[in-house]
Amino acid sequence: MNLELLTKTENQKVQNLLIIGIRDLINYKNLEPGEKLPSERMLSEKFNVTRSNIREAIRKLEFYGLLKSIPQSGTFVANIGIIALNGMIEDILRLDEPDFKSLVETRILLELKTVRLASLRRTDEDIAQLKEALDAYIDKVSNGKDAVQEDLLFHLAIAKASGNSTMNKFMLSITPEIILKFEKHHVCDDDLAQRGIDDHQAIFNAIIDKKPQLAKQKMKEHFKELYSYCYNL
Amino acid sequence: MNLELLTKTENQKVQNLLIIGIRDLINYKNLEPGEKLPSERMLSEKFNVTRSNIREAIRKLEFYGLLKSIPQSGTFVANIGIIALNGMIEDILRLDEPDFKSLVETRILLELKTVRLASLRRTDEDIAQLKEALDAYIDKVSNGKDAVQEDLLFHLAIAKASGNSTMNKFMLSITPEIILKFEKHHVCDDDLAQRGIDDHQAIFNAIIDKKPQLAKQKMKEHFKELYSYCYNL
DNA sequence: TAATCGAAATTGGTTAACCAGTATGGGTTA
DNA sequence: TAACCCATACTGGTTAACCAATTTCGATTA
Repeated sequence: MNLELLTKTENQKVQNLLIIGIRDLINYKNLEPGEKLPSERMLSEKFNVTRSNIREAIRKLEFYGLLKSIPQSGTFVANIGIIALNGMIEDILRLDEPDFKSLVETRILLELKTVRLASLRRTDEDIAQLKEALDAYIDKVSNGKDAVQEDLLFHLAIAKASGNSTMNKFMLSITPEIILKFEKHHVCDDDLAQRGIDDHQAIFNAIIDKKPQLAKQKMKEHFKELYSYCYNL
Repeated sequence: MNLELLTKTENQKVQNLLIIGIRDLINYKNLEPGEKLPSERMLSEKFNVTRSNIREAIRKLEFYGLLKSIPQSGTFVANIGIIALNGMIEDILRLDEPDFKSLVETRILLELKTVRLASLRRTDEDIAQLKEALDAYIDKVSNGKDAVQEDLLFHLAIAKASGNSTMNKFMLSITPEIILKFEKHHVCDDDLAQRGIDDHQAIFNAIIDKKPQLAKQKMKEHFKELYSYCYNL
């Protein structure tokens, strides 16, 4: 297991070096945006690594929108300008692994917004799905069971109802880590969960009534314990 | 090019079907969280697809934290519970491609927060990097040149100074698409850019002075045109 | 009988050969 | 001379064989 972690960071080091190499190559060759990068085979030979390594590095830069691979044609520099490209690569290289505090902080920010948007935009179908999630949550809590999962799913249903696919995606990407941490530290005890029912119900009602300000307020109250937990970590 | 798009969506369809298949398998076999999935080879045989397809589907579920592959050992169901797993897979399958409006909406939300956090947490090194980005922006605008890239880099520098790696990552991931759309539609005309200098300078000063409320206010004003553009799209 | 050791099968990851589509350039023709 | 075409080499993507680490399970031994 230790070894696995070692090789993983080792891999990332190689990948970062390759990203630097690709960046320098673009600068050195004065590749304008839209121009073609050398082929994967040439790059792998130039940097003396396997083609898989090169493809992995390209994929990462593709994820951040800096490169674009087109089958049977080549890999192209995105049309965002050389300055933005250099700056963003610099940022990507220095990007830290997200700590839990930053995850919770971001989650709260997103949720205060999504609940507001959901109050404004929710469809009847959204309401139905919210109710389903809420009922499942209430059922679990009423039976004295752990309901971390149902809790999070209700919040995800709100994100979906917000009609903002980007925030929805972001919420999805941070939820699993939050669930893991919560279940590990037993953040949600019974008393908290009991109060959670009222909170969720209030939020749900505010969304039904299309009262964005109220919904946001209720969500804020709901997060009060989470706030304190987060900053005491 | 058309064909490329076709095959891409075709691939995504296959991938979605595989994700459904994996989900059903987990449910059918009553795999508890932490348990091992059948091997990639068995899955590829069962679903009658190539092993690459299976790995791609697993990778996607791994991205969202639902599975975890461990070399020479197997692929494991994340320890988040079967209910959360089912709910999240449902959401992932229905996830729309992000539209531009949702991107801008999210960007504004993130920036109003990062600028506030940056005012509270910025280090001296952050200040130096912000100044560098600001000077580059002012220089370009003063010479009457397009400065979309320098503009965005200043905003990314703020995200970095916020000390929140999750928001920083999110900002990075939505920036390229925003740059592309902006340069395509020539959103930033000369007059706007000229005013942008004052805005940026005011934001920068507020961050230096550690005045989070003022910084947020200035950012809000800076986004006013963007708001109108976004909602008129 | 129970603990231990090790060989063989199984695992995800890696690699090199292969594929189909694309771009290129020299030769041909109008 | 210029436009066109087809053969060839090159592209990213895919696949199947390979690898090293791990797990498993049964034979062996104390």
